[in-house]
Amino acid sequence: MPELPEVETVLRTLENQIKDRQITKVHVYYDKLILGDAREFEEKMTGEHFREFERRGKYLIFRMDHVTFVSHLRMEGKYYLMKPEEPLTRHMHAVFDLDDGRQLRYNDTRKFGRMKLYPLDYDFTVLKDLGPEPFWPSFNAQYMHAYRKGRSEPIKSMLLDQSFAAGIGNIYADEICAACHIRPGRSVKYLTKKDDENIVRETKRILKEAIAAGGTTIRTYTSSLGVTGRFQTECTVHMQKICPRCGSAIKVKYIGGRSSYYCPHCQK
DNA sequence: ACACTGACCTGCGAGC
DNA sequence: TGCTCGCAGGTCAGTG
Repeated sequence: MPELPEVETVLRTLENQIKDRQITKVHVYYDKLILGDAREFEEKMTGEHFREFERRGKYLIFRMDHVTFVSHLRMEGKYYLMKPEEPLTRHMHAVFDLDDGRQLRYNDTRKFGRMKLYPLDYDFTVLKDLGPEPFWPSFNAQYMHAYRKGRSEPIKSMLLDQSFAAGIGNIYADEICAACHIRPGRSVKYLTKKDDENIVRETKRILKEAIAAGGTTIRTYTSSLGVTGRFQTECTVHMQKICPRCGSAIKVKYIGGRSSYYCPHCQK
């Protein structure tokens, strides 16, 4: 489910809730959730405190005492803080007992999410398969121009490519294309320098507004901990029927393996 | 190197 | 009502 703004919201919520809490016990119920050995994960995480909270793209990064704990929610991963006596449901795949008596529970209907331990000093700023954060100054029109050189894929695919920019997902990719009046299927070959500037600017703006609003609520997205994304940023095209700008019917097309929404009148 | 496909999982709604 | 199909805000391995 979550894209950059939702992951950021989850991270900040967790920071408020569990910073400096100690894990007294860990139980992983679905071993494939852990990249690496699940028993070793349980062992290494026991006794650790949640010290620092970072995000890189859609990855949640927790600096513990001796390890770095990285969690990716993929499509439906969620964290809940619950009392131990509350029933464990079938999609809760990991439970962390905390020293204040609460439990941090990881819930994931589709079991796509993954967790992994890294060394404490592991640097996530430079990762070869992860591009710049959209808010970094290095994510600019010049960078985009250079990145798309020699490529011909649809702009939608490039926006979803995490090595182009870290954190953009299907919803925001559609919204960025709409804000720039570009059809998601347009080849990056036919973009102009002005398009580069617009896309970079709108990407930063849209993501920033979504974070300020606390993440998108499409369908039933409630971020972790019952923090119902207080967010009412209406999408202009994604999952919409009518273009709010011109009233035309929104079209849906499969691009880059994902449903893509656009206004055939406003986007060329 | 690039572009595209299928696989990983489960649940839900549409259509028959 | 009950079944099957297609689809879901992500990423990775495999293919040509």
